[in-house]
Amino acid sequence: MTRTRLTAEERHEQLVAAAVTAFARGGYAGTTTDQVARLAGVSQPYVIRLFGTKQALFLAAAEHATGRVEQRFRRAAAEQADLESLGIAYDDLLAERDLLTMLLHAFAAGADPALGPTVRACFGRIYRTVRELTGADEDEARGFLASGMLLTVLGVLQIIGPDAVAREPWMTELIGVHNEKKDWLGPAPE
Amino acid sequence: MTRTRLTAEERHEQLVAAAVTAFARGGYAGTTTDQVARLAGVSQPYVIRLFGTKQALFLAAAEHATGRVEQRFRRAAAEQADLESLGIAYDDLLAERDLLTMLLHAFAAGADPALGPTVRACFGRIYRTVRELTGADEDEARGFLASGMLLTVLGVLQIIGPDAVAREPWMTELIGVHNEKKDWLGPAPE
DNA sequence: CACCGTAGTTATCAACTGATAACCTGTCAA
DNA sequence: TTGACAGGTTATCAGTTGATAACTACGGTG
Repeated sequence: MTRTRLTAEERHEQLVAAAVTAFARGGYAGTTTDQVARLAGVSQPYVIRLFGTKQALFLAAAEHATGRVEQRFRRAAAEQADLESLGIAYDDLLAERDLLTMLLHAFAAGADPALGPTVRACFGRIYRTVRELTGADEDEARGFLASGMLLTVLGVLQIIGPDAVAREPWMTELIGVHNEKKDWLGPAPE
Repeated sequence: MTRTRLTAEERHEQLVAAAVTAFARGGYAGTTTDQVARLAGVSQPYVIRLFGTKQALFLAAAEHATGRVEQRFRRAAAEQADLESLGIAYDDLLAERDLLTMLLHAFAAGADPALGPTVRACFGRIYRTVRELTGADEDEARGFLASGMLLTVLGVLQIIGPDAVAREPWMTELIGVHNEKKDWLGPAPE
């Protein structure tokens, strides 16, 4: 039962994916490199060897999460190149709570001078992608990002999404009845 | 030079305020109770005694930050009870980056089952406050919160605000030229 | 003035965690 | 066969850090 040997590149990618999941809970400081390592089935020192520092691993995870969002948007735009299409695509992303939570943790951690530049670049990439794919003007793109941020927070807080908690009155109000059929809302209350 | 003795309640409040500042950088796991203690000029074990656990301190800080936002909104609504007035008030809050960063960290940490309920309650309080103060309907309030979340992230990432970093082209675009005179944008580029 | 409750401290610790160093091992070319 | 490189491990550690325990001191009050 020898563990499958992967190329450094393959292991790298696998670890970044594991890092997104791990950092989603716990955030930057609250996640150990050992947790990421176990999730990928390798030893903790090997993670450090591949990425140098925990910080580099976190930034790689943030960029990976950003890339996933971008990728999903491009796929949506290939079918229909407008904001509505990207909005529907984002509904899919809401189902992957790890991704959104990782992003939100990255944004919060962006206050740290060491992480700020990279995190800002991630945010900028998303903005540019939205504009380039849809041709939306500044105001439209800003509105899209604003809605996206709200949905992201609501998703992270499990107010919307597949694994949403029991819905309280104010949550139903905030979500809005006209959205009740959208699948990103999670199971509707009986 | 005997340190000023405060009542437990006074010290409590002072520590919560210090916690907001401390947790703003570092987040939940990345901030030590000792950092909070030093910020308030007391010993670390005393912080634990007053709050029981680090987690309780964090939640108290999150609720305090929420309360500050609420308070600011109420003051604005006392003069003019509509969304525009609250929006202007929020511009003021953007200058207090610690507050926003604390909130964003709290939202991100809300994915943790132990913190989720309290964080959701904080978010709910803000939503309810906005609606009650302005009489805005669901859609208007949702739009307001969405804009608020975007501004919060932009503030935390120092893309807007008094201590904003050097502005890159996409940032100027995203912020929008029509906002150039607003003081929450920080110093305009020459 | 002696007492006592409240505000605070110092001493201490067990557990954790990122990082380093040294070692192991499969595979493939010559 | 052999060597050598890439992929990976075990051993180890120094620095933290939340929390507990035991002790100290101020200030009002009978």
